Amino acid sequence: MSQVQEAGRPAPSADELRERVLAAADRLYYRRGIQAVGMDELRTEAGVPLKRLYALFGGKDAIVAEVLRRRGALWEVGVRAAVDAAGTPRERLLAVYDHLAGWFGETDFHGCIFINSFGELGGCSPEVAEIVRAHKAAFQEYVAGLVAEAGGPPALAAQLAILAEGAQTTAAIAGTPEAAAQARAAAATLIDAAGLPG
Amino acid sequence: MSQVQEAGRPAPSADELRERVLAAADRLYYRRGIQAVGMDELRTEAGVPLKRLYALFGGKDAIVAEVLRRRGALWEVGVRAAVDAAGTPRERLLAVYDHLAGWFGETDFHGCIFINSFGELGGCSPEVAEIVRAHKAAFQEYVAGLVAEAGGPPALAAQLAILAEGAQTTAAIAGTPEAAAQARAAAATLIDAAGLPG
DNA sequence: TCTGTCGGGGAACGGTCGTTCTCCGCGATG
DNA sequence: CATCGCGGAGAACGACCGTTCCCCGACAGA
Repeated sequence: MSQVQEAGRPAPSADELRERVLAAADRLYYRRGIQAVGMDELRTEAGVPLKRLYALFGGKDAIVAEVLRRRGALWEVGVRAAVDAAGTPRERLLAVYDHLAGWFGETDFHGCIFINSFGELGGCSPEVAEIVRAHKAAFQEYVAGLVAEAGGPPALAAQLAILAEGAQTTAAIAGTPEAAAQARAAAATLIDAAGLPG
Repeated sequence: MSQVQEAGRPAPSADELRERVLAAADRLYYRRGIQAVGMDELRTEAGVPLKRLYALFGGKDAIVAEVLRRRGALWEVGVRAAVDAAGTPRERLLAVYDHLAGWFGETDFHGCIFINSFGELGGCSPEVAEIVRAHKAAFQEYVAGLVAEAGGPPALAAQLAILAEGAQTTAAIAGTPEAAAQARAAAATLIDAAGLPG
């Protein structure tokens, strides 16, 4: 039934191969864009036979969707961790921007892959457009939850989410991370103006 | 020297042809993305022979750059008109977001072509990346000028620019125009908190 | 009317895309 | 040992990309 497995290394399982492909796809798509990376390059980078690649995923569209799904999950985990490490409701709201600051400072930061993918494929791929829309809607709802928890008005949530989006766009295009701190300062002002307790 | 010109219509001048090509390119690139639109489709939409198209522009890259340049000029004109129609320095700052609201409400709004192009080609085309960077830097400087005129602190300018970027991203992805009003409200709060006169 | 020239339409070219197929070598099985 | 079948490597396929080239018909000048 099973096969080959040379010398010491055990044959990689299907899950391992999927993992390798998705890691390579994430890296390549994020750095250079989706359309700019062909299946052959992905195959080389992942070290997985082309045939296996199609057997595992079915096609490029499925790989793209899965890459976005995983990025979304990772983003959610990161933001929640940063927020949960903070104390007061006000600090929990501001923790979002501290998380952005850390992200923007990473050496291979290239903006939000959802915004980038929407710019690239939003007009042609309803599937990608819907994934991006859902991701951003989920973030807005999460912020709305934090604001409600802090006793702030619903309008504040939309404002804070817009600041986060603007910081991502600005940092990506400018290539510098200071937009996070600027957005944080603006958020603090908005929170204070809403009358939330410090 | 000159040529053809059937019946009543005079032969279109080079400027007219350039105009037709750039209008078609703007429409197609904006709606569907740059890489998704081939030269053949552009030729058909513009009604200009392929040969002439290459004689006029040299290649696709030059057309893309010119489309972005013209979009940038148009944006600048629109924003300045909205701002100059406003009265007090505070109203002039808020006029930026009113202008965004009008734009977002257009039936064929598909986000900011600079943000979209950066997402699509920023990682692969240094030329496009630089055009986008310059466009956004110019907007930030313009806002900084308005803030200075109003007597506000420089930090406010960056915050207001981030709000504008976030509104564009949010409206494009959500497909709804309300982000403009939300950003406007946030901007008003930030302006007031900075102690500017109403 | 004949000839030279120029531009329009579209085929052709080399390259690359996503996807499929073919071959080959190996381990498993009787 | 002979046979089978699966999986790896990469060639092949059709489509489409940006770009170039060719051919033909129409006008200008003699």
